[in-house]
Parts: sequence; structure tokens; C-alpha cells
Amino acid sequence: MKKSRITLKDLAKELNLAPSTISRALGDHPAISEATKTRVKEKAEELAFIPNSIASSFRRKKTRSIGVVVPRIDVHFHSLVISGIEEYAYKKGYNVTIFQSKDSLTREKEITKILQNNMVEGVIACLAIETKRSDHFKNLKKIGIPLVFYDRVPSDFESNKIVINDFGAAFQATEHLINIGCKNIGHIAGPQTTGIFKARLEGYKAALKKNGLPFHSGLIKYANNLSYEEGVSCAKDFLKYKEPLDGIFCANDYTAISVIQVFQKADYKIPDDLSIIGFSNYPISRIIEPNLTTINDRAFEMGQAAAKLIIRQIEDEEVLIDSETQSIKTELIIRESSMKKRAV
Amino acid sequence: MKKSRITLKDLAKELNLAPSTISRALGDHPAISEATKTRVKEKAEELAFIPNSIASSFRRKKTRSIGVVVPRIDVHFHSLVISGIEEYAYKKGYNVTIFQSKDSLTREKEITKILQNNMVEGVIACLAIETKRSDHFKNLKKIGIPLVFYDRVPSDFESNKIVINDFGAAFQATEHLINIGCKNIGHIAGPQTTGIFKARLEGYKAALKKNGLPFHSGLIKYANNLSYEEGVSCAKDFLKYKEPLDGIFCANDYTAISVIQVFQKADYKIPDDLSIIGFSNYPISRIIEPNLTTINDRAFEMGQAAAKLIIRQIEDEEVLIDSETQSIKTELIIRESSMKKRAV
DNA sequence: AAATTTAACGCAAACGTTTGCATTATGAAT
DNA sequence: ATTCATAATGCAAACGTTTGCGTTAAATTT
Repeated sequence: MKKSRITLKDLAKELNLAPSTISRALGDHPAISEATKTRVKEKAEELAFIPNSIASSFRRKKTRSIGVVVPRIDVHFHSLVISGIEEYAYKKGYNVTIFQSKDSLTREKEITKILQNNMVEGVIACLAIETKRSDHFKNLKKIGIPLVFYDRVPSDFESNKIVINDFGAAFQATEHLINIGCKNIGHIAGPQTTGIFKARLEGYKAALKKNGLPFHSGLIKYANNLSYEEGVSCAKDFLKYKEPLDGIFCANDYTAISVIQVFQKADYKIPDDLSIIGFSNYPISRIIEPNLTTINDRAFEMGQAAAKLIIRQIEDEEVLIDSETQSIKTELIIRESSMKKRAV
Repeated sequence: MKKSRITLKDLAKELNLAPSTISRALGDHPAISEATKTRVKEKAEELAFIPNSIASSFRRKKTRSIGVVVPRIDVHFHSLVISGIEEYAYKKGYNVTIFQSKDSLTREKEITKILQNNMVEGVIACLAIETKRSDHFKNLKKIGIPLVFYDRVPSDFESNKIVINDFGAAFQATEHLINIGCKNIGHIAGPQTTGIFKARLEGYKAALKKNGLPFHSGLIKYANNLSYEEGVSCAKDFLKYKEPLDGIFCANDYTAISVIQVFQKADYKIPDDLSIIGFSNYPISRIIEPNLTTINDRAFEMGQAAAKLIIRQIEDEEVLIDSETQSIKTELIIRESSMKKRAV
């Protein structure tokens, strides 16, 4: 098990050169002649020399790795973001280390503590649901570790953010329902303690208002975790509403699918009697019948953008920008669940 | 940005102690008196001392991190495995660094090369689809890095593996169809170059054979990537089969759902006319109507088992076991798609 | 021919922590 | 009073790489 591996010094001895020369030769330093460079590289190849990246990291104080803190890896949205991060980071020669907070504040605090150990050069994070105050992240920033948040971003301090325009997307979705002729439009909202769900609700309301549609509080159902099961119960409530709904915009796809199924069982024709729109473009949305109209939140691209931003922050010597917020363009994907056959 | 952080030496000077004493005090070494231990710890707290884990890793040759190589992070199965890995690793004080091969052999080779840089103490991997020979992983093993494969494991060299009994699970699923009265059972098979799909096909065949059901090659459709779309086309082929099928076992959930939808459109009643079973217990399987009977492949538990195994290998001084294969128990989840209303 | 530049490489320190061994002080045993 | 064990701490090297600066020899200029 314990093989002592070849070091740069070994190479040096073998070639009768100084370690510094080896180091520079392998790093293509201009002050080394081409001749010795190839000599060194050949010998390195021959002896299967593998540089000790830990020693290197230690010496230059650069680990070329970034930490990612997500609520849960197995939530499709986050796995897409991570994929985007890895994709970009890999290209740039960075590797990514993952932590899941499991939406627990305590665990998130633990993680931020761990991340202070010089392990990572930058941190990308999505706040845990439980997190209201993010001082633990401030500590990271304080010791000079660049920080980028995505999706659920802190509201209590300035920082780099990758977000989508939840308000705009919700507005667009709701207005689409209005445009196809819906008059009684409901909304399944997420927990209002979280900014993105608040924004989606506001977008919904704004679209109603702009188009002169009345708004009743009964048209909104609040869900805590937007699970499929919660969606079912919200949908059943909607069924009992005083007048029949003809459109529902849901804060995510799972609840939207609940609505489809519940209303179908109640003999509603989708989309003719009721049009439905979800949020996130989960794989299931193009499989469920009718296919679900939804918002493509471009999770993968968010990840890429986050990685790009954090790496720029890491590498730029002179950071002039104190903080930056990027809003990724969303897209309304219109599918069957909002295509009425009757003319409008 | 560039704050020079407090080091262990600084602490030592501050307290008029030797660095070695500080190190030992913080590490609760028995040879240090309780008095100085608390003195040191208090000062450390006061000055917000954060140990430099890179320096530590460098000195002790232990990084406490494990590398994970997956085809794609955003495939639900893998994100669940990663979640399981992170969960266990985190508890044990390890962190996990993720790489995606994107199912490309070249990229996988690049990654294994990177992983030789002393960065990680162990590697957990699932082979890329393209990978037939896994010499690049042998290199890792050669330099003493413990290796654990999961799901798609190499067949060309001995190594630690976390698998499920694909044969047994397929056998159980098929036999369940037989038990509820199916006589003409089809199978949508995955690429036969991959061991797990081969085993699922074999399990299907074995169940037919054991129960005296005839087997026709027309009962099997081969898919390359088992996508939803491929499933649709396989299902349409099945519709044209000389005699009507009454049961179909699919190598994954997506194709099973295609089958449900295609046959429903052809006015089949599911499960009465046709019973269907998928594989993997994807979230969609409990949402689609009728709910899909499927195999729980326990991805999360596989991840946990892989992490447990790799950490044991890392920490055990005397590794007596050369290689170990763990087979995780699967579970047939019976849902509506295989519950016939007529008695059998 | 002497002075100066340039090219190529070596020296040695440094990064922050850990650890085997040595040292000192303290109390116990002879 | 001396020896011996024990407890608590210090010394210094080591881990492998990088880097500023010094050195040498060759090439160029005056």
C-alpha cells in the first residue's frame, strides 16, 4: 500500500539538476533552455513522476478548488447547477468539493467553518431553507474567500448572486394564461419566507393587476415544501373554490402535476377547462400528459455562471467590483397544458 | 483581500509556548496538561485561529477527501449515490470532490490522471458508458489509492464493488408479472455491452424459463440509452407484436412510462390488459398514473456503502481483504401498474 | 582585451504543521 | 541525599514544491 512516490527532488538527483530547475522546466519557465526542458520532461515521463499537488497548493497558497454548498444534491435543480459548476470549473482546471446542508442551519454553519481551512479558494452556495441570517457566510468573506450565491441568496448582506428573474418569469407565465383567455387564475405559492417564492407570488399578482383581473386571497394556496402531496391538497382546495378556476400557475412543477391529476379526476379537461403552468422544467413536465407548460429556469447555466463568476473573483488580482448580481434569462416553455383548443 | 491569517506559530509566540505544544494541545494530546490545553484553546478562540488544513494534509500525507467520478451528476440515480456518499463521508470528517466523465472515456482518463496528484485518499467511481478497459483505474490502484466502483463496475480487473443483484431483481420483477397471470411478457433491454443491463435481461429470461413460459426474441426490444423517446418507439413496436402482450418489464422507469402512455393511447387498460414494471424507482414512478411498479435500487444506500467501504480501506492499516463486492438488497415496489383487478 | 549584457541554472529559504526525540522540572522511591 | 520514574514542554527536522536572488559561463559590445 505504502509506495513512496517519486518526487521532484528524485528527478533532480537523477538528472544532476537542481530541484528548482526541474520545477521550472516542468512549468515551462522561459529561463530554462529547451534542451533541458525536454530532458526533464522525458525523464519525468519515464519515471512516472506525478507532482504532489498538495505540496504545490501549500507552497503557492492556491488549491485550485472551489467549495459548493447545496441544500441537497439529489434535488434535480441543484444537481443541474452542480453539473454546470463542475463543467466550467473542470475546463478551468478547478475541482469542486460538495457539501449538503440538508436545509439545516446548524449544518450549514458547520460547513462554513470547515470551508475556512484554506481548502477552497472560493465558495458557491445556495442557502438552506432554515437560514435567515447569514453571518456564518460573512466570516468566509472576511477571511478573503470569494463567495457566490445562487437561487436562494442572502438578503442581509451584499454579495455576488446568480439568480433568475422570478418576478418576471411568474409575470410572464400568468400573463400567458390571461392571453389564452383565463379569467380566474389561481396560484400555488411557496413559503413566503423565501425570496424566490415571494417574487413568484408578486409576479402573479402584478400580471393580474396589469390586466385588470380581480384578485381574491382565495385564489392563492400556500405550500410549505411544494411537494407532490402538498400540491394534491392545494388542488383539492381549489376544486372547492366558489367559482371554477380556468387557470393555475404553480410555483413548481410537482404541484402543477398534482393539479393536473386532481382536476382530471374531477373531470376537468386540461387545458380546455383549466390551463396549468409549473415552474422549473423538470424532466417529468415533458412526460406527464398533457405535457406541462413551465418555466425553464436554466439551472445548468446558473451553475456555469456561478463557476465563471467565482473563478474570475479568485483569479483577478485587482477586484474592482465589490459585488455583482447576474440574472439568468428564463424561458416560458409552452406545452399542452396551456394550449386551449377553443379560439380565444 | 489578502489577509495574512493567524498561524499556529503566531499562537505559540503569543503564549510563549512551542509550536509543537500548540499543535498537541489543540489535538488533545495526552502529554499536554489540561491547564495549557484550555489556555491554548481559549487563545485560539480569541484570535480566531483556523488551522491550515493544507499544511496539515501536506505534513501528514492525509487529505481526508475522497474523489468521486460519475458519468453525470444530473442523472437522478447518480445524484442519489453522491448524496449517500457525502452523507457518510461528512459524518466521518471527509469531504468529497466530484468529477463527471460525461460518459466519455477520454475525459475519464484525464480525471484519473488528475486524481493521482495526492489530492484524494480514495476514489469512488462509476464507469463511463464508453469504458471497456479500465487500465487507467489500475494506475490509481498501483500508486496505492483505494478504489471502489458502483453500478457500472469493471469486468477486466479485480476491485471493490458496490452493486445490486440486477439478475435477481429482474427475475423477481418478471416472476411477479407471471404470478399475477401474465403469459406474454416483453422486455425493454438496455445496451448489452453494459453488465447491469445484460444481467437484467438474463434475469427476465430465467424467470420465464423457470415458469415454463416460452421465450421469443420478438419479446425483447433493445434500447441504446433507455430514454423516454426510445421507450416510445419500443412500445410502438410491441403494439405490433403478433399476439397481444399482457406484461412488460422495462430496464428502467423512463421506458416503462413510455409503455404506459403508448398502450393507454392504444386503448389498453393498465394494469388489466397490460401490466408494467420499471426499474429504479424514479420520483416520476409514484406520480404517473397508474403508479408504476418498479425496483427500488437503493441508490442512496449504495452511495453510503461505497463511502463506508472506501473509508475503511483508507483507514485500515492492515488491509487483509484484497477486494470486496457488496450487493445491496433491492426491493420490488408494487404499485398500480401491476395490480390486476381481475382475480388470477 | 576589458567591460557589460544575457542566458541558464543553482542555492537556500519559505510555506504551516506534525512528530520523534531530547530536555527540564516535579514528585516518588530507594 | 541520591536515583528513578513520570509529566510536561521544547527543539529541530521533515514533508515537496516554489521563488527571489545569486552565480557562472558564454555571448556581445565597446
